[in-house]
Amino acid sequence: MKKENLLSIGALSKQTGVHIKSLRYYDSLGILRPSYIDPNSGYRYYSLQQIPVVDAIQLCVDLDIPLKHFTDYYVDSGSQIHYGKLIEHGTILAKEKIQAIQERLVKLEKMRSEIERGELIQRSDGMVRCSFPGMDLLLAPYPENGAEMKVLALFHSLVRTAESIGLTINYFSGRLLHCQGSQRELLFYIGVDIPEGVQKLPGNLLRLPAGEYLCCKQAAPAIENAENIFPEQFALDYERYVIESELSLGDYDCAAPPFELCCSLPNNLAP
Amino acid sequence: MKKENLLSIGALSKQTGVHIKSLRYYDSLGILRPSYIDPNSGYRYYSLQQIPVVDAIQLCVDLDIPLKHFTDYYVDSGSQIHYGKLIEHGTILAKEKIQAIQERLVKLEKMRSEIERGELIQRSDGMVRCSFPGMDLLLAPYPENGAEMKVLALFHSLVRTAESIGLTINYFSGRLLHCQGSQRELLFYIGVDIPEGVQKLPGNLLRLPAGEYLCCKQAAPAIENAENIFPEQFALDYERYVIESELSLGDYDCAAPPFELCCSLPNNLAP
DNA sequence: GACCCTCCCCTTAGGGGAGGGTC
DNA sequence: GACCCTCCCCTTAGGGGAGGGTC
Repeated sequence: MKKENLLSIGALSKQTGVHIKSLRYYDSLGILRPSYIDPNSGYRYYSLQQIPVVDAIQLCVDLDIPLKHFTDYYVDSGSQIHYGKLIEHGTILAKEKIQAIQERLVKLEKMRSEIERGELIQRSDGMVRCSFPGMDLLLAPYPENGAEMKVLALFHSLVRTAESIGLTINYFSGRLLHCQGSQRELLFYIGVDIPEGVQKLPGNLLRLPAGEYLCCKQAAPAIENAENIFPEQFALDYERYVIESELSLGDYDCAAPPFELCCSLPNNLAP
Repeated sequence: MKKENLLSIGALSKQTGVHIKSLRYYDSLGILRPSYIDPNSGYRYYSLQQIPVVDAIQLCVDLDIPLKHFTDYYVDSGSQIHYGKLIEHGTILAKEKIQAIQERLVKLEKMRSEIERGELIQRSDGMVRCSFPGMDLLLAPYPENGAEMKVLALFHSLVRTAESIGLTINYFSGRLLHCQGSQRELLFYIGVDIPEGVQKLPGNLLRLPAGEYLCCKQAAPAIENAENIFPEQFALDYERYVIESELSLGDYDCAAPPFELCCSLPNNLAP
């Protein structure tokens, strides 16, 4: 067997810039079998026509197309490489990835701005007026004896409800006090996002109106004390929501996270 | 040891939506040690304060931040989670990824449009007029006896030259015929991209002028026959480049790839 | 002396089991 | 009976190295 016009594995590696280990790996996967293997030494020898195959494999790797699918793009025992398909699939994959990362950036930006707001409240050490966008909350009555384990169970059952309807949870949760006239109702909530196409919404979903809120930090849960914390608002007669949640800060203290109380303001007071 | 207010691994898994196997894995990494391990049964029990730690770990996973760096964001034996840092790093990482994928998309689009042009030439089965952007080529004299192995060595030495100067190779290569008056020069070239900031360019770099070219398919290398293929152009007296390269098609035939010959047209003929 | 060979171990973030105790 | 435990093997695309032949 002549070895003219054949490349040793090292020569192919130099020519293509692909590591010898990678070429052996492609052999083991069966996607780049050497043209000739010396039966005595076991040395691999490659034909010159295999150079473009190495390039195509590298393109797959660059495009994050799994190599086990390489033969889907590659037929006729290695003589035809379907670049058209490869480029098409690679383009779709790349666009999907950009889409996913952009959604991740949106989420990160939301978290960042929530922390910014939280730290403003932390610094001001008093009341801060914030405008909130409309938020969708899934509600459950808050149990009389709000033991931590009970609250966890409540949280989990609301999450299951949300998932069963197709709502996305957004890790916003806490307690809500709904005041109308002399009526007071204490509820537990989790925040949800409603994807397009979700049809039937459950009865325990509340669309919290967008608007102005008065917010302050609390070292511990204090919604039971809302009337004393927001005396001016409780002196007025309007439908009022007080929301209790954890205060978002750059550093989160698992042992004793601070809380935030936000009281909705009457609509006609909004600027 | 009381197990009040402690969660079994299954309970924590349900609460957070994180697989039991993952929680055990976090234990093995040392980033989420159970609050209590029953010395008899080996059962893991977690405190309620560990729930936000699980959430933070999941955020890392979502952001592709390696978990072995998790303790960089996480101090005071698990009581403080530095969300600010996490979000900042995650945002930088995400932006870098989008950047890289967008460059990938640009490259794919270039390949796609080259194939489109190639298939146009393939279909037309004759001369096609194309306008080319300026291209940078690294040149070497084409050897008298252009044996395949010699050409490979030439290719490789040009690639090394390009790399040593910091030029990016773009996998465009072939032969070039430079005609001026009665002078003919046959050269081998590889295409390069010149990144910003590269200062000293080598003497064998040619900036091929942008302009109009007449292109046709050839079943095999035929640049030696250029005068008969482009008789009208060779009848005129102007500085002329004939470029030979492989014809880009959606399906690449490693065994016998078709070639393309492109002859530059005089500038005053450009529309 | 540079080149190539075949093991073998290692990398991420877990998932799927087997086989056996525990709540 | 559901829950939990510790192995063990498997996934991608290779990289690093040992120990030993080959050009």
